[in-house]
Amino acid sequence: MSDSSKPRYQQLKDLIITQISSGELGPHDRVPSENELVERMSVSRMTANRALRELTDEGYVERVAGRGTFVSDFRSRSHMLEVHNIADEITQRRHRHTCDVLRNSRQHARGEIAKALDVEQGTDVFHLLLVHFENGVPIQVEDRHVLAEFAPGCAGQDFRSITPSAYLTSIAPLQEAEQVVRAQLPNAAVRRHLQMPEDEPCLVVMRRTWAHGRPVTFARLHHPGSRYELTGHYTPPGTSTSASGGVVQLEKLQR
Amino acid sequence: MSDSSKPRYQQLKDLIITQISSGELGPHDRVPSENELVERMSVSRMTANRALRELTDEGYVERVAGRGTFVSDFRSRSHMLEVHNIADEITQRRHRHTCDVLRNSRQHARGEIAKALDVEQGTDVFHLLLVHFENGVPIQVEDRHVLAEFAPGCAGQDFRSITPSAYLTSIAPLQEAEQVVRAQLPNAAVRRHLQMPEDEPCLVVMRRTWAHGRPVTFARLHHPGSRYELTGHYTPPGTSTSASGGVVQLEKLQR
DNA sequence: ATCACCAAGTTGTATATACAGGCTAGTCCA
DNA sequence: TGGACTAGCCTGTATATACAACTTGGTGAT
Repeated sequence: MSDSSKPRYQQLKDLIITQISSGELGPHDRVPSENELVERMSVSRMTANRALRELTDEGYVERVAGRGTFVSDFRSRSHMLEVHNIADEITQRRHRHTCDVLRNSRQHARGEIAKALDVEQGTDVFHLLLVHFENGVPIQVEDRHVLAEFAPGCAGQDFRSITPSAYLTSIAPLQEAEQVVRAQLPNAAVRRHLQMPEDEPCLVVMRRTWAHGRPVTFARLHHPGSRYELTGHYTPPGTSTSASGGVVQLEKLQR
Repeated sequence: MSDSSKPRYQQLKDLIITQISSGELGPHDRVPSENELVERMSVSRMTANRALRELTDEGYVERVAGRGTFVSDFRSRSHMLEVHNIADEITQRRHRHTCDVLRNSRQHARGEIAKALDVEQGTDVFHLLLVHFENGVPIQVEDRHVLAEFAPGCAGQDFRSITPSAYLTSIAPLQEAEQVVRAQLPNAAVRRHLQMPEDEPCLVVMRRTWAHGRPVTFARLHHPGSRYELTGHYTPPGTSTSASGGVVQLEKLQR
């Protein structure tokens, strides 16, 4: 971790990031001050300052002149930013998440699915169908296909306690995802699962996720239009917080 | 602009950003070196270094040790990323953009609008109603309110040639935007403007935009669900390009 | 008890200095 | 002519130092 080929300020950053992500330092905990880092890590104050300042820009910590540096709780939000795990979003709202598993079967990919996963027709995949509830109200139908080769353990997995997305990220880190958002009327089955009135549209998110350099799962997520919305925040390139071009962050998903 | 209350490094940044956005410095142009800034601006090299380094982090410039600092051409892409100007998106697809202006009137803000713009009930606003066409097919109904104080020239503006969003960004740069995406059935008027069948839902984007530190415009954008979708791309925090947490970029809007 | 004040610690900024390493153009030598 | 080398500029990093502004907690006077 503390690669001596890296610059000193980066080593300091890595050290603190490690402590934060390991939970050793939790939100609102105090981070060593610049002067403490000077003494304990044998660096100059400017180097400690740069490390802490960049951690601030990147949202890891917040600094208050006169008081100190504290672990930001934005990181957890940032994890929640993960559009991937609806269970986390719900529990973070202090609501109750439950889930029905309607299907968990091994199949041969064909048509649209094979194309989305970029594999031959007939390749082994798992087909998952789940309904997610927030405080007992159905909020998402998750219709997901996963490459069997990538996640052979799917068959024996109880997806009521660990959502598919959590399970998949535990196998390999997410590399990249591509998603499409649409407004669509649901078919009868989805409408029944979401307990929606006849003429209510769905907000549909289709997401394709990469790991090991190739697409490994394709999910179609239906949400009831009257109970769900996507909210985002746009920051132009130049502004204070670090930026990677004009960007819309999907922050929370609720209603 | 060069507010002397701002820190010196920020003044340097502002100076260079101004030159870039005014076109005085174009992509691949050379930016003054640290030593040139030291001499011409009477700052220490570390201050010049910080200014240029932060501009690098923010994507304005690229630096090559031994050669110099050069304006990045990522800015142009970043402008395309702008989710704001549907005319640009359409022409970028080499399609034909046209536009009907159904309304351009001065009103008193009330209810939801006053609340969204964070002003007193009765404050003067312009109410714009436009329909945008792609190759003659209606693709967006733009229902927008603008603070009259911010854009007094709205009344005389011909929004067929310059879209409201282009006009507004010409008045003052966009600072921040907040948006919500929903799936909703349109009312009769919107359905007629978009020439949609009876039971087709809309993808609705509601966007509030800040300039000079306060919200100046609120737009409700209706798109026909069968002809429009949002696509995005997700890159996890750790990967190559600078990162500000998990982020979904809204790239293009089409279908 | 309350208020005013001050000292210590913290961040924020700015400067001067130093050395390492990358890149380029020009020079010098064969 | 061609190739090796070097001087000079550039960025990247690191240190020591300094002053300003903010926050907190304690001290002392009222």
